Amino acid sequence: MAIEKLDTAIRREQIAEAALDLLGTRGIKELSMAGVGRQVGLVPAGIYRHFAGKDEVLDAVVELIGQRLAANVHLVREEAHDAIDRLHRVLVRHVRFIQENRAVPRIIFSDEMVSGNPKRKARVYQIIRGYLAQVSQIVREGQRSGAIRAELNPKVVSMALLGIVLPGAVLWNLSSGQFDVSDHAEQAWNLLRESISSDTKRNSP
Amino acid sequence: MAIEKLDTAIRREQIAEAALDLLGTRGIKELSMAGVGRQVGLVPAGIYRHFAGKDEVLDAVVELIGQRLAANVHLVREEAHDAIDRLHRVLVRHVRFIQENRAVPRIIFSDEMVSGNPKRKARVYQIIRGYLAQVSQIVREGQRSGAIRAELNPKVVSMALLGIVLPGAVLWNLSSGQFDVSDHAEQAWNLLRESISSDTKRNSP
DNA sequence: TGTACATCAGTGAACGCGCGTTCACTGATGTAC
DNA sequence: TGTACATCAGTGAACGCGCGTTCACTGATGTAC
Repeated sequence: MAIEKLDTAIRREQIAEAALDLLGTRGIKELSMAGVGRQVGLVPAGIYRHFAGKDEVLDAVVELIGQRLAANVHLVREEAHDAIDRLHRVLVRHVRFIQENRAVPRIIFSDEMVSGNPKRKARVYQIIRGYLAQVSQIVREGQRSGAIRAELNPKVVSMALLGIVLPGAVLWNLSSGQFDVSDHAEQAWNLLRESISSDTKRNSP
Repeated sequence: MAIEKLDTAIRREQIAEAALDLLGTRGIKELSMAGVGRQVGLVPAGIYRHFAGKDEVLDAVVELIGQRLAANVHLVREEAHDAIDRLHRVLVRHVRFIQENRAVPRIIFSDEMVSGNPKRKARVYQIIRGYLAQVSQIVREGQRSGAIRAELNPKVVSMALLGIVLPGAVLWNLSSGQFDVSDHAEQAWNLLRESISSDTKRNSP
């Protein structure tokens, strides 16, 4: 009972998004060809019209995440011009991104996603490094404008930003949403902002 | 060809450690009853003499990690008395622990480990919170002694420490050991130490 | 505008592999007499 | 000290389930004439 016949380009997108959703809501173990198929209204075998196999579907998911992460930083560059403000916005967006999409940290760590396929592992590493490079770029601009302390290593600052998001994501996941990530991110950000800002006032509100 | 017959108490330990090792070197997908059995010189069915099933083996692995994490903090308390020094040592030990035992972050994120079994998930959460509480305690002591700024939230500081380790572990894993975690941890620690120390000298070596 | 045909997304059944688990059996170890 | 017996760790074969994948077939869509 073929409900609808759709173009491969559309299906590929649908399937990648369905897989990403499933990964977030059900976990990687539930990410079966049958499950993905169900989400897009296809029988398991139907997916093979658009992807060579499960591995290719996982690759598509990784690319999807890469695109969205990159888009986040891009949007922030347009929203704000002050470096400190930009870093804060990247953080907020990243936190929201991870909340809306719990799959991200899972993929980064999961070895079904990664150690099974060295090429994909390298790709994930590349995506994260790209993200960090983008953030480092913002930091460097802030150093040039004088907003951020010049003696800091931009890479360390960008890692620190990731260091706010990741533990938050972990606790949020493990606590099944109990842990307040946004609040944690805000507090951690205040500490980080203080330590990277050029003005050294410490106890000001 | 029964090579050796060992007591259940011993076998349980052997099996948990073998599982932890396998998890670190091969990944969770390779963590089969057969694989674990091979490591300890048992046929798959042999494991069922000591554990009810795979789930119970995973539980044992989680407990093992919990013990080792707790031991780290405990050792540090004996090694050093200055709070800042203690925090640094906790960080160094944690980094080493994760390098020697790549399974830890995998378990924390992996949903085979976690989302499959709500009870275990809660246990992992409890272990991490316990760890953070221990670190927070060190921070609080440092605040009382005047080494650490009193106005900081100890919880935020302990999370910040975790925020150095986790991203480091991620990049280290993804880069297959290329990324220099220790160096990263040291640089990130310098930034954090500055921002939590009571003496506000910033550009001193 | 209508008809014939090629293309290709979608289907259902079946295959095969891996893996957790069960079960009847074996044989070593330690204890009671 | 020696013998009989209970206990229990370890074994090998087999089962069953889930899941990725294959394959021959179907029928809708779009194009050529």
